[in-house]
Amino acid sequence: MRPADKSAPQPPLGAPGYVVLGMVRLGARSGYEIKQMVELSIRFFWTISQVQIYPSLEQLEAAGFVNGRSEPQGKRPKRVFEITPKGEKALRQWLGHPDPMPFELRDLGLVKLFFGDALDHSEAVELLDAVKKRSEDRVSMLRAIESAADVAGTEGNVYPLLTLRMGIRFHQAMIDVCREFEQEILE
Amino acid sequence: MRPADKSAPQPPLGAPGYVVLGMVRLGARSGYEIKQMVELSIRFFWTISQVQIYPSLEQLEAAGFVNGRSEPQGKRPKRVFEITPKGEKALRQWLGHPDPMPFELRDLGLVKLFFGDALDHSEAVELLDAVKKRSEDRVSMLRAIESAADVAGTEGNVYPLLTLRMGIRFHQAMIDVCREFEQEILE
DNA sequence: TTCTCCATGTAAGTAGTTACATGATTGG
DNA sequence: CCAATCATGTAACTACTTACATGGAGAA
Repeated sequence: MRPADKSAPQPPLGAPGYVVLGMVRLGARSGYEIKQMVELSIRFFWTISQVQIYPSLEQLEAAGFVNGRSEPQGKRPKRVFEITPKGEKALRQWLGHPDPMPFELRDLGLVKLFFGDALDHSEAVELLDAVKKRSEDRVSMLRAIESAADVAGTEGNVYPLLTLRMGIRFHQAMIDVCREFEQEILE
Repeated sequence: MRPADKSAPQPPLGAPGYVVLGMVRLGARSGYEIKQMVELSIRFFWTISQVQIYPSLEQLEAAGFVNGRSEPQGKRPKRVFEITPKGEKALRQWLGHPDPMPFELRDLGLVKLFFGDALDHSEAVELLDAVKKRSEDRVSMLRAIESAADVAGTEGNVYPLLTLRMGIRFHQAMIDVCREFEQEILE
């Protein structure tokens, strides 16, 4: 019979945990702020629901990767966190580890396009336009964020800019392919 | 007390159901063939596990969207399906409906890149390379499929080619951005 | 005869979501 | 005082996955 000591089998931190850790490192202090920062920065390629954040924070604290303290605003409860050196190290290790980085795209728009031959010409073009427009909207939205300069409100961080650019180019590519195809089928 | 008549509250067909329906339309006859066709065609932006396919087929049959019959190979059981006119219509309707087409990307590679500033220079570049390489692999894989010509083994369908091209351009864009960024940080 | 492919199915589990609940603070 | 925002939490559910089970057919 094993004693339930304090270094008990901590479930290994999953991806959501590291995402939360990374956001704390970038200056998001509370669960609420983390959620906001995710929405403003990585939501293009990663989402996290409010519900997952708080347990992750607890787990991170138990592992010693973040320090938390209560900082109630009047009677409203609030816990604020900061990353520890141990946490920094764990984050770097995770980032450095070449474990599989699955690229998962799940897009009904492309699925519908794939089946586009089932439609007659005009309807198919409408569908194509819808997909194109969606990307156009995304591009302008991302460009707006880009203009808003300091992406995550953090100084000295250049990589967020990289991923932002990817989002833009990404959807720009989709727009381009749509346009080209539209040209082609106009014969 | 409602009688359980044959037009009983059929659960509305979800996305997986329509994907299966579309694949049947393109000539995939059995559950097994559907799975294969998905892997060869849309797996870049949609996945479906074997487990979901068979129930979907039953649902489609109950709705009258496909006709199924048993066609055992020797003693090995096998059900083959073909789409009905009603099914064709339902598919077209779904394709035409401008219901939301969520574009969901879930990519740990980009997440890690986003946090890249936590790493020191050389490690960050390694990460960047890893992401780049991943896309390069994808591109060459997709180009191979492209060469293999008739994408889904179907004649007269041009849209599968469109989505294939998207995949290529898509990852090409990622490669480009990686390269550009690598240049930039070499100062 | 052994391996790979064809073909379907069941059972259990995980990851994630939505919906709901609560209430305090801030700004107009 | 009313709305929007800040802040956390709980409970129930859905979608999807992995692992396992079975076995015939065809090829080497």
